[in-house]
Amino acid sequence: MCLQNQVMEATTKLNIVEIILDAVKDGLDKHFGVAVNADEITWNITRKEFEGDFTIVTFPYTRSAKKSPEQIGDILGRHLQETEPYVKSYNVVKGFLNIVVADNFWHRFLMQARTAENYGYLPPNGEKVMIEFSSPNTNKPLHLGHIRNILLGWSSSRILEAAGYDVTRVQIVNDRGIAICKSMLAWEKFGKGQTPDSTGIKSDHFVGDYYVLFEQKFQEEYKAWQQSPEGLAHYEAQGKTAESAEAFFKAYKNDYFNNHSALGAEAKGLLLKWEAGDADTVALWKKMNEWVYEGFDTTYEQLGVQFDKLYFESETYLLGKDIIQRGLDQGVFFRKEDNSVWIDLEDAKLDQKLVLRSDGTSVYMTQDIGTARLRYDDFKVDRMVYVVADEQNYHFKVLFEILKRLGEPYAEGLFHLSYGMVDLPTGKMKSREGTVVDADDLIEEVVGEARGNSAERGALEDLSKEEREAIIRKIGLAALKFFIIKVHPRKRMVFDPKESVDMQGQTGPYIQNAFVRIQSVLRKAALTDLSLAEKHITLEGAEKDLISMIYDFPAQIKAAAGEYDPSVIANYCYDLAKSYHKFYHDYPILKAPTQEASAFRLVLSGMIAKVLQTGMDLLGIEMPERM
RNA sequence: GGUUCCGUAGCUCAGCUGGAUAGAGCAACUGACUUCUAAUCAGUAGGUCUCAGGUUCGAAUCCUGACGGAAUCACCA
Repeated sequence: MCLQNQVMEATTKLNIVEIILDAVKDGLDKHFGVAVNADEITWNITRKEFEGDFTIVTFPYTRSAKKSPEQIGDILGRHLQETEPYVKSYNVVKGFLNIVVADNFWHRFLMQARTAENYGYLPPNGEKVMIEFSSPNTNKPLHLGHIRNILLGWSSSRILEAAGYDVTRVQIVNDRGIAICKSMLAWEKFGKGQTPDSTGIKSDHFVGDYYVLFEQKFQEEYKAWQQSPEGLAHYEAQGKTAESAEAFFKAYKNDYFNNHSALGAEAKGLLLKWEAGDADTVALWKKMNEWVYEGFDTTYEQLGVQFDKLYFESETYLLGKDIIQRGLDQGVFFRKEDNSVWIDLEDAKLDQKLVLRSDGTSVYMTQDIGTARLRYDDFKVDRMVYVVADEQNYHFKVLFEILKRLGEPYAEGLFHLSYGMVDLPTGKMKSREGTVVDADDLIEEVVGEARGNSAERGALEDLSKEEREAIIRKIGLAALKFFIIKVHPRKRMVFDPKESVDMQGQTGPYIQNAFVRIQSVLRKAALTDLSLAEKHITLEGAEKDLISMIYDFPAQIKAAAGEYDPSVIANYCYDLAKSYHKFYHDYPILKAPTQEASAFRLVLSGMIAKVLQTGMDLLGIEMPERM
């Protein structure tokens, strides 16, 4: 309660934008007889090259007010100055009304904001949201693509919390199916009883190695078959028309796996045995999945993410059939002659979509419908966010439309946080070509780079090895995470490993460095009487600009949450750090002209550090005290 | 082919509810550490915002079309 009050104090009571917009609204009405809502008024934070804090655009009112933009600006400006004590002055440039807010407003705002706990956080809004992310297959370790997913999911979840939502983090673990059966089969055939412990290999990589081994053996088998009379006969019969043999056999791979391959038959046999609940198969499946989870847990811990609940596909893959039946009864779905069940979404510019096969078994969509319902039953959430790559855009459009037509209570709160694939400078990642960047390797690489840089700088030499390593880890991970999160989710991004370990310029460590500089100054100023800050009334432009940026923080959180876009926060933190670095360079803090100014700058710096820490925390990035 | 998304400096990206002279970082060059952590700061150079129309007082931003790239359009998951 106390917390909430403080948040309200800081974010609502001193709302200068609201004050200004209300006054502009009054002015328009009083002087021009123009009626507008305060929230339709176009305003901006004044650009650096002009004097002022906020800018009102007057062009939209020229017609109804029958005055020139300059005249409108002038009259409105005077109105504001006369009626609002916090408006100190104004100037009009080409129809842009630049408003200068009085220093005492900024001063008062800062003094109030610094006492708020979790400044920037919005009050609880009573809504529950579930966010699904990561959701890997259990046959191989996590890679760079998962990292983007995990970072987006985690940071979005933190931002939603900051925006007042009650957040539940989940993932659906794809723990069943043919993929894990391949790993199982390869281990059974070629593993000689080895284990992660006996080999010293990280356990998810251990399982992944057998998946790769399966693919190798399968390819060998396939190659041999292609040369065999049977394979050649198939090419003659089906493929020879236009394609080269190479193209034919590439396209024919799945067919071969399903209809001719001995290894394929064995893997499929395992899947059938698993589905039948065969005790040995299930035991093996459990053992290998446990290995994978153990490895995943380590990676998640490295990345600093947690989940509230895991859903396992092995427990959900049969769900949804009852809902399909209900939908049939409601007339949402229809049954074809062959007994398959469909939905017609053509009036929503989507196609017809199968939701139950003719043999009555379910498809991916069926399972997703059932899982959504299960989650709602579990948590009664108002919203569900799915962090899934953009290759599944169509799938989610269809899923959401179906859920809407079924009248599911959460259907209006569904959101697909779609993100673009991660490319390498050399092109797409391809597992077949071995260009997939492994998550654990990548983390080690950035941390290693941070270690090298740190050793060169030598600023941490008086610390114990453990303390030093903890800091280095924070720096390396900040570089990696920020590099990925700063890009808008929707966009495909190019991941250059060389740039991802950069620690200068627009990077995570650059922001950490701003924080570290502040901590250092604060340590040296431990004895300063900060209450003197109250008396530092006249502000430097740079000081005011920094306060203005602090002021903007809650709006940034709101925007990031509203758009499910963590890059908003990343870019905000960078801008704030950049402004602070410049301030730090240009103005002495400990040796400011007066004690009051010094105290004020310490308070200001402390508040900047707090906002940077809060903002970066929303991205899952930790701040070191030193670096 | 249909649908959706992307196209901004050599490279990686901001800006997109329409607003002032389109911004950062990297790379290149120049300068600033006896002074609060130089993982910093300042400066130089770098642009037909893919192209063509349209709407508007005003378009990188909205609309239409073209071009280039990506994804998707399975009784696969």
